[in-house]
Amino acid sequence: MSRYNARVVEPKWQQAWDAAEVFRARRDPARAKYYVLEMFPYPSGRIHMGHVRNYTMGDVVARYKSATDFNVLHPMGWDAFGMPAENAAMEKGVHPGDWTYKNIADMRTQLKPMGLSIDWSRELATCDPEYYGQQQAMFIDMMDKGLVYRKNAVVNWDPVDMTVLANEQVIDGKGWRSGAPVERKELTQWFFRISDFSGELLEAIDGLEHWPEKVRLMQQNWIGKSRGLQMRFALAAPAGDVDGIDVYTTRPDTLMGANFIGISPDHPLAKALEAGNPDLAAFNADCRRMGTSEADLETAEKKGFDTGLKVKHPLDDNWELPVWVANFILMDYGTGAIFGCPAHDQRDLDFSRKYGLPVIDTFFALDNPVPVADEAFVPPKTEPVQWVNHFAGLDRSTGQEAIDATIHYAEQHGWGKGVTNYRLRDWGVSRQRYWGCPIPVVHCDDCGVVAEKKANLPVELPRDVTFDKPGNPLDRHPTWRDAPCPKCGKPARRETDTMDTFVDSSWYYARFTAPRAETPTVLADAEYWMNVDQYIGGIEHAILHLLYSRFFARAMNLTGHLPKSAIEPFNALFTQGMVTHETYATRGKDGRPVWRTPDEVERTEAGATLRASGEAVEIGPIIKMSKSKKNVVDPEDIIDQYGADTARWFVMSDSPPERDVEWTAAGAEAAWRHLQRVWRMTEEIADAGDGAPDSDLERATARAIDEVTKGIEGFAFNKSVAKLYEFTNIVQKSPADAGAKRAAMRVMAQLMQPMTPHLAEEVWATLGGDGLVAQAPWPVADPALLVDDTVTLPIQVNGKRRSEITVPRDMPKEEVEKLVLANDAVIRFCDGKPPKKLIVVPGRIVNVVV
RNA sequence: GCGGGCGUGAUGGAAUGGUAGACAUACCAGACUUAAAAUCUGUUGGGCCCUGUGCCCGUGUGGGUUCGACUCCCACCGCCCGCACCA
Repeated sequence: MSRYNARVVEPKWQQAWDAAEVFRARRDPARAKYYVLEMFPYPSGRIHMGHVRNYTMGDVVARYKSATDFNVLHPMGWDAFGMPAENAAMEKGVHPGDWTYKNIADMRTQLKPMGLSIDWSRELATCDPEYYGQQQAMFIDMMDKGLVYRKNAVVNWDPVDMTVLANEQVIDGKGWRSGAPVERKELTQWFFRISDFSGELLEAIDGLEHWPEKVRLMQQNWIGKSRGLQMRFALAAPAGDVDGIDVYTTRPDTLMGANFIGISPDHPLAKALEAGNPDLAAFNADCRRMGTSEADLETAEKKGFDTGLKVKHPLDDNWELPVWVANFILMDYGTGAIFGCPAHDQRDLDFSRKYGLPVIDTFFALDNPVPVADEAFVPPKTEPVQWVNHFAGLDRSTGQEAIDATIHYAEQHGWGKGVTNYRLRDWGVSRQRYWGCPIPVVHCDDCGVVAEKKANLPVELPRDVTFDKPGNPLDRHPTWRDAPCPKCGKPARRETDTMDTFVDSSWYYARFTAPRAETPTVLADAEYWMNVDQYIGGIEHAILHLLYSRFFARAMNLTGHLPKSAIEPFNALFTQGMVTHETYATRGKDGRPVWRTPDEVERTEAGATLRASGEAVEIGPIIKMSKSKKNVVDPEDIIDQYGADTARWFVMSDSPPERDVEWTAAGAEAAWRHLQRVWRMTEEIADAGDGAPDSDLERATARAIDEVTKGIEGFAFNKSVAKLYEFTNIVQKSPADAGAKRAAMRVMAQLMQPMTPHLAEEVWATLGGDGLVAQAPWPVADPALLVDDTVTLPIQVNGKRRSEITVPRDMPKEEVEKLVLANDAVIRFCDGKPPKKLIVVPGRIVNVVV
């Protein structure tokens, strides 16, 4: 008997699939289509287990849908622009383009042996001029439709390297390379008007029925619709030409509890006051030394500076409130100014206590009318409260009622108006970097900002650039910037900003429907293939990438590149968990951990040691595989050792797809053993002819078909795998003859095909299956074989299981009750008392309440 | 800080209002073998009286709803993801 040799078998079937063009997607209006897409990878150079898991999930769906007679589109591409290529250029002197295309070639070589059912003829990379040229065409169309504009926005500026830093390049407020304190700097930048779509993007979430509830919630909260009051606090004495401060609040009902006005350090008034107030200028400068990320601002210590200005309370001319600059107020949200109400906002309370500002209660809990001390009283808006301080004579009402009443009152008296506000900001797409899609615009002294002519697209990146100096190489290129004005033809200068890489990934799903077209899309193809029926990717993309894609699909519809039916591009979304592994470390001389790869470590029951030296190894937490912690297992090694099917089987087994999976050597070994067992069972019956059916085996087969199918349909691949283990055990132990087992094992091959396609082909071919199992129709379970004649009902007494009875499936309730009351255990536990209640759930359980 | 999620044996998990621990791993015992590996068989949540078809406890912690809660609700603890220039 021969051992199953994946190294020989897997390439053989991959060639057979290629030869038959099994995975080539062709538009065929006569057939129903199914579009499966996994989030495309960044070409870092190596595939990792997260990729293996992600693409295997998509492959299971694609192969299953194909077997159920859908015309499947399952493409692959590369999210190929971005910072790592420029970092590599700086560190190793390699050109970002060369580095990227080499990585793509390497990763393709690693991916192909996985046997994924991908139509490789549609492969694309976002850094191909063929791709980004079409993106530039759409940018121009979006300009025409008024979806693009320029405005000032702040960036993280490294004053030593003279370059813009990404948030992740700012560490503790300092530039990652220079170590210099980062400054916030204003630049003129390009923006997409995504906030014009706030309301629509929010409302349309209701229609995304097959998206995870958590993602829908996160998007709703991100868009952040709020109803509030906008009003003006008049300055007691005008400061220059400023005579008031506009404030937006979602809790106008607490206006009588106001004790200060807070403005952002970036607020125009705060800036205007700097000139005559060096201390304030220093305070603002200090605030601006932080990075731009919201998490930084929100977690920083709350600080304020009293400007000395006063405003009048809109309801009482004699009541004056101080104006403070506070570091936690965001210029980007609302008007960049708030009124503080410490009694009902914890942050305002902390701030007020710190600076000795008064605390004024406006309402109490109905059952606890005490003044606020160290904890702000912030009940849900639906909870009724007792008012102690309200101008409109409110007595008892919920927060929401009070808000509505206040807005109404303010509008009637003319000192404020109700407005609907969104947290979502416009999408800044400018990047001052080389390795991205050039913004196709020319700056002309006479004509201003002019879009490039479409005939001149793509505006290609120049190849001859250097990375010896920080900053944008496009800015210092000797000739690239020179271009004639598309309008008047006079010498002018190209825009040197490139686009955010989120733009690249916001429409690749549409490009896959016609990847070689000379327009961004081809409507007939887009109409046939869109939408993506199943999108699969990481939860880390729950907000930005998915929201930007939803916006972009709408923009593409407005510019004629997608049909109206495709404005929500992803019908169903699945977010998969990460692949994790234990971490291993030894201690360096300075006591700091020296991370070790699993390869270096000998793992035993008791602990772990270094293979090379026997030195003790500390076992750390199980975390996402990452290069920095070295807890990585290279899929290529696993495929070399066990074959692709083992890797695929392992990542599908055990853990539910949405949860993290821990890679363990023992688990991989077990997967391999199972596949070997299936092959052994196949060989044992290979030479027998087909024989008489066996009814037990037929029932087991029907159940396996039913449950494996349900598992795949419900994205519970781990359950499908468990059922296949069970089915294998049943077939192996079955006393049926080889002929009957052949039929069962052919179904086994069909059911395993989505997960372990190579082994499935080999089993199928060995047992006389017709053609390729990859092209065989999905097996159907005979419903008659799925129902049992009898059921076993557990009997509970007072909710505790005490006994069970086996009865015919359709036995009437009354007869079941009689049997239960006559049951020995029931009599014993009732202890002579009559049952109070008898609950019979047909086919499930019986509960006797005493 | 704000928003979202997760928590079940030694381990990954199953059960989504109805028998908690399917299936797998690990461990232990047995068969086969000169031996080992592989393979096959069996046991395994904890505890108690091992007399039973026996009893008690058990799903992060504490409370609640229900005939019945891993599942629903409230509070807390721990971990993970996102926070707009990482992709």
